[in-house]
Amino acid sequence: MPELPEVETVCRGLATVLEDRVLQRLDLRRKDLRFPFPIGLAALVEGRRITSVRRRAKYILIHLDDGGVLIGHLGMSGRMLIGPAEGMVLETHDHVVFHTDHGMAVRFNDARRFGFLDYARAEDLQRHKLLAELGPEPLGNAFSGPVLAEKLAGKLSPIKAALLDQKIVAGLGNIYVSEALFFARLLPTRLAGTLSGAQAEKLVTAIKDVLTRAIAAGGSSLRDYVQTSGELGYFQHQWAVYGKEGEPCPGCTCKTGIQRIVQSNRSTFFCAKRQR
DNA sequence: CGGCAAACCTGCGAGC
DNA sequence: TGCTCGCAGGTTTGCC
Repeated sequence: MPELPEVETVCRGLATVLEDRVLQRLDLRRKDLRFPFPIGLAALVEGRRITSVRRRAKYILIHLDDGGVLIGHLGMSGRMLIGPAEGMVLETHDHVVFHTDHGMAVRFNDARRFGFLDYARAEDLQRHKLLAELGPEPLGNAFSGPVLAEKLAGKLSPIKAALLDQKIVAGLGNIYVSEALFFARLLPTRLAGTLSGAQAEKLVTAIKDVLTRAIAAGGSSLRDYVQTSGELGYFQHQWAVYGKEGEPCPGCTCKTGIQRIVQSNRSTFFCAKRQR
């Protein structure tokens, strides 16, 4: 999926067409994605004005003027595509279409259907099952070295797995965890509870830095991901280690170069010399 | 409770 | 050309 930088990019794109517009029609072209759509969802939101589009972790929050909130998630392969409703051509896997009162349409396309669309009342959002347990936003002030160190204390899982745990920090995914660990010079296999305070501090800095740079680049475009505009993000050209098995390490002159291992069934990329 | 594999679903590239 | 296999950005579930 789209990890935090990609979702942030999508939210910014959605905000430009949806904010302050009336959601005239919500076209649900099937009954479910990962989960069934809430019963009567379209009738619940049609005619409401959209007040804001926000991101929390990898969730898209579309706030309505009656206190309702549409909660979207892109899963692994979800995309939001914006264009004029007139002459719009629906493509395979366009499962939901948002129509605004100024003739624009947003197509929620998701080949693998790991994404979803849910609904909550704004006052219940913090208690929503999907949002209640989330850890701090990595780019927020609440995410610091001491905070991360405290969350990792005593953990016996590899730091790679801990950073993918959205309860520890919210929004990192498989790509940016490999990248952040490389810049923090920490082996992905290091047990989370063994980091020193200084290492936790350095890791927080690396996480904030890589996410900030990725957002500035409009995210990373892989096969399934494009910005709402249909343009490609270009951060994938700035990856240091992700997807670079066998290539030279960008940080040292070791012979081995970048290695790939599998942790929790997912690929991890790192340099065994530079990361300890 | 903690940690890990498997499951959800489709598409694509590599290799034969 | 066409098949099979492995792999893909996430998250939940269930097993040990």
